[in-house]
Amino acid sequence: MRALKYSRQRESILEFLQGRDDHPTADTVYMNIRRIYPNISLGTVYRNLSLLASLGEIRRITCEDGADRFDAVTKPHYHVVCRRCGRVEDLHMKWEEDEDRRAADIYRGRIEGHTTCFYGICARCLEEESCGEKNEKNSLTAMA
Amino acid sequence: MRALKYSRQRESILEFLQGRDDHPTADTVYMNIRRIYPNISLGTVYRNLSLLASLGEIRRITCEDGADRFDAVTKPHYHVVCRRCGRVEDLHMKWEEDEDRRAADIYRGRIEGHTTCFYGICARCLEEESCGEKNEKNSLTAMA
DNA sequence: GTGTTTGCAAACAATTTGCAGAATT
DNA sequence: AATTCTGCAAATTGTTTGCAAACAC
Repeated sequence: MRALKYSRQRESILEFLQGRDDHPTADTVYMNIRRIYPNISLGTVYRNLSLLASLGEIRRITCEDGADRFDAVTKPHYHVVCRRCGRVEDLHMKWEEDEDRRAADIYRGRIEGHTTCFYGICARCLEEESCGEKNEKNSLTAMA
Repeated sequence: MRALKYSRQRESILEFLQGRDDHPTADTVYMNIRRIYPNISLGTVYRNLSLLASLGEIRRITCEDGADRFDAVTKPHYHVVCRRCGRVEDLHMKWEEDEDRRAADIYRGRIEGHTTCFYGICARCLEEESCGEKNEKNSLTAMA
C-alpha cells in the first residue's frame, strides 16, 4: 500500500551496519551516521532501523540489556551477550535447524522461527578484571 | 552484606507468579497485587521483581516485545512469543542441554547459559483471525 | 534501635509520534 | 504534483531512584 522512496540516510544506515560485526544500538548508529549527515536526527535513525527490520534487511536483537541492537546479518545465527559490559557478539556455531520443527510438533499455534541468545562474560571482561567501564547497569544482574 | 527482611508485598508477588503459567508483565503483577494490597506502588513491584530475579527465585524474560515478563519457573525451558498479541507461553519440550557446551567449545569468553525464544502466531490468534485486540504494537513487525 | 522496605513522586532511558518543510518519483 | 522522508520537539512507555515514614528483626 505504501511506496518506499530512496533516502540517502536509510542507505547510509544500512551500509554502516553492513560494515560492522558487532551489534550497534540505535544511538551508536546515530553517532556514527552523524559524521556523514551531521543533521540527521535520532528519530530518523529509529524510523529507518525499524523499517529496515520490518523489510527483513536487518535484524533486531533484544537481549535483556537496555537498548535494542541491530545486525545486518539476516540469516539466523547465535549471539552471546556479555553480562558485564553488555557487548553482543556473534557465535560462529552451526545453526540447529531442527529446533523449529521440534517446537512445531508440539505447539498448537504456528512457529515461525526462534532466537537463541547465550549469556556469560566476554573474553575482554574476563581478562581485565576491572572491566566495569562501559555498561554499569548490568551490575544489577550480578548483584545477587 | 545486606540483610534481607521479610515483606508481605514481596511474598505476595512471588506467590502470585507461582500461581500463573502465562508470564505477566510488571504492570499486570501490579494490577493484581493491588487487589490484596490496594496501596502497593508500582515502584515496589519493580523493586521486588528485580530483587527476586537476582536471587534466582524468578526469571526475567525479555522478548522483543515492549515490557519484560516474569516467570516463577526457574529451571530452563522454552518460550513462544506470539507476534500478534504478544502473549508468552511455555513450550514443554525437552531442553537441549548440549547447547551451552557446544557454545563454550568455540567461544573465547565464559558461557553461563542461554535463552531460546520461539516466535510465531499463537493458537488463539490463528483462530480468531480478528485477534489484534491486545498488543497493536506488534503489527509493526508484521507490516512488511 | 538499626537497617530494610515501602509509597509516592519525580527522574530517566529508549523509543515513538505529529507536523511542516525538504527530497524522491 | 503526489507522496514519502526528514529534522525537530514533544509525547509515550517501561523502569529506576530519592526520600521520609513504616516495618522487620
